[in-house]
Amino acid sequence: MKTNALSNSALSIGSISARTGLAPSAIRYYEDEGLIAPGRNASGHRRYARSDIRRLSFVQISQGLGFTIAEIREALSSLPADRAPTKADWSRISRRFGAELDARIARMQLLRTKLDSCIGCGCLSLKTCALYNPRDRAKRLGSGPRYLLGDTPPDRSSAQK
Amino acid sequence: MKTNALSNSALSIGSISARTGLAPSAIRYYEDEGLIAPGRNASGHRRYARSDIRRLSFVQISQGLGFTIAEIREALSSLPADRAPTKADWSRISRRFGAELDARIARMQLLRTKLDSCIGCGCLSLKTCALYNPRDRAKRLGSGPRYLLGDTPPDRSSAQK
DNA sequence: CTACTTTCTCAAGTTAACTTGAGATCAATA
DNA sequence: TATTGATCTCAAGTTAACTTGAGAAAGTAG
Repeated sequence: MKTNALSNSALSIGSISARTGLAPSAIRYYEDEGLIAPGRNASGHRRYARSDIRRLSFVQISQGLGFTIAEIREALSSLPADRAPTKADWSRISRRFGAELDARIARMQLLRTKLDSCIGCGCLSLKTCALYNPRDRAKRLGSGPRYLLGDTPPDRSSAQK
Repeated sequence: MKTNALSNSALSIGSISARTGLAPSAIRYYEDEGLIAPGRNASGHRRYARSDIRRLSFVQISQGLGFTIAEIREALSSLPADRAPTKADWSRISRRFGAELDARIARMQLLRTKLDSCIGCGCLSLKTCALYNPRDRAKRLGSGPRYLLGDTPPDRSSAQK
């Protein structure tokens, strides 16, 4: 039987994986990406604090909401590195992320209304349509085209020469 | 000077690229993916109909809203392949996409409220937290982990035994 | 007709966020 | 102590949505 002989607040990658539902490989990846910084035991195995569960949970949830690793790292950077984050630390981050979320929701709702009035009408073929406005475009999530309307194309008209 | 000698409703990939803002490579890619099916002239160059501008615009907008190529292909599949889509055809698609959008917005708003009550409190470390519910997770956009909470992991619990 | 400019095809590169596999070491149980 | 099972590192593979580049054929301005 599993006794989990690790000291009370030093979790192995296996147990923190089980508690968060994240694969060990993902957790190691997050470490490479600077989202989490576990300690090591004498022989080099990773040892996580209990507060790291919440940290990883936050990563998970944020990802589900569509934030990128870079954005999450940004948010997490405001957490103290030396001590376990307090409830106040988390609340602060929560508020900032909440604002971002609100903005995204608002943007989607705007697009939603435009959709009704725009698709189906002739404006879909016009660049003046609001749906084309780069400012209004939903932020790109994940991978995709490197340049779109509004981004700078690799100048294929002038420099190409 | 450019005279654009193509017949009135047969656009080259260059001109449709200019009108939609999409790179020619992207347009060819969409063709590979079955989002659009231009004709060819005698020597094999692609020839687009004017209605294809709207089709590509729809692709662009949908992408901005976070839909994947597969989802867009699905939506476009209800358009007639033989004739130019009518306004009614587009409206029907718009309504269906609108409903999807509404669902996404609702999901985000649900998460938004949960965020306030959940992050910062102790439940972030519990799997019972609503934010962990796979049903509630925002749909994955773009690339990412192949398995998460709720998806089927490569059975590492039983085989592990 | 000459000299660009477009377009064509096809293979390979790119980014994000991970996963998979290999070979080696560490740990826990019978 | 002999094994399984867990971890470690590092390189390479994966998916989505495109881009880039090469080499060749087609189109067009002058």
